[in-house]
Amino acid sequence: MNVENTQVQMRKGILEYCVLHIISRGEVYASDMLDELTAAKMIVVEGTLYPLLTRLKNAGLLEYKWVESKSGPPRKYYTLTDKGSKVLEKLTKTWDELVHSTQMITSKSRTA
Amino acid sequence: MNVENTQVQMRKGILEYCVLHIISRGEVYASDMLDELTAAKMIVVEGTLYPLLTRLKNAGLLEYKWVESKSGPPRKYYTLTDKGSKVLEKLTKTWDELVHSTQMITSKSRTA
DNA sequence: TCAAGTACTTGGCCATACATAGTACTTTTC
DNA sequence: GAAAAGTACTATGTATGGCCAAGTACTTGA
Repeated sequence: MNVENTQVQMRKGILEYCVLHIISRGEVYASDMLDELTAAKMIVVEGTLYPLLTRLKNAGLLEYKWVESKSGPPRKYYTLTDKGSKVLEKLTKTWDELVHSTQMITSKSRTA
Repeated sequence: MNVENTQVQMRKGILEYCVLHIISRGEVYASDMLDELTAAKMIVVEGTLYPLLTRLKNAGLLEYKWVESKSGPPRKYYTLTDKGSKVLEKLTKTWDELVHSTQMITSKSRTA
């Protein structure tokens, strides 16, 4: 058990929330998302993002269409389904509550 | 795949951070922690908390001593070790960064 | 003595993040 | 036009932590 491990664990679920949010703002493909996530210092590697997108698609939260590219192979452009929007709403609420709860605990100072 | 699942995943690691913080504020035993976590709406069950405490103790982040109770079996009162304090510091930083990163992404509004 | 309450333990299940290797197509370079 | 480099996506296996559920052990009260 080490700190790096906990840091990895902390991302779980949150990444899914962030990805849904990014897609909710307009059509994007995987590299777009990687760029934005990296810019926000939420470092993610391909091997994490692609399986996540596949999961979300299989769960009916995402759709995609192939779009030809001028430089390289065609790309999958993702959009949110209605179901995806509803899930995003719930996750937003969950995340807000989680942040609030954590704040409640960590803002208390030593009593002893 | 369902929302509940993601909600569970979101807790990962964060719980550990919260528990370390609670212990950092003074000696407590498991039921104390459960009460505080519940009060903050960070619902946790015994089967999650006890193994977590054992993990943290085995990792050298916590110590405990048995204390007799007036109503029931003796209790394990936990305190943080030096190592535990250092880990808590790092996790605080990680959590703050994670919240910040998530905020960067989710505060953007639709561009399309 | 036996039921109820409190505190802690244990084993198994599941989902996600990550590492790593691989496929497929396009453009560039010689 | 064949090899090399680049881009986009796929597949497999590992590790970890939260949760469920059942169980142990001690104390108190009827």
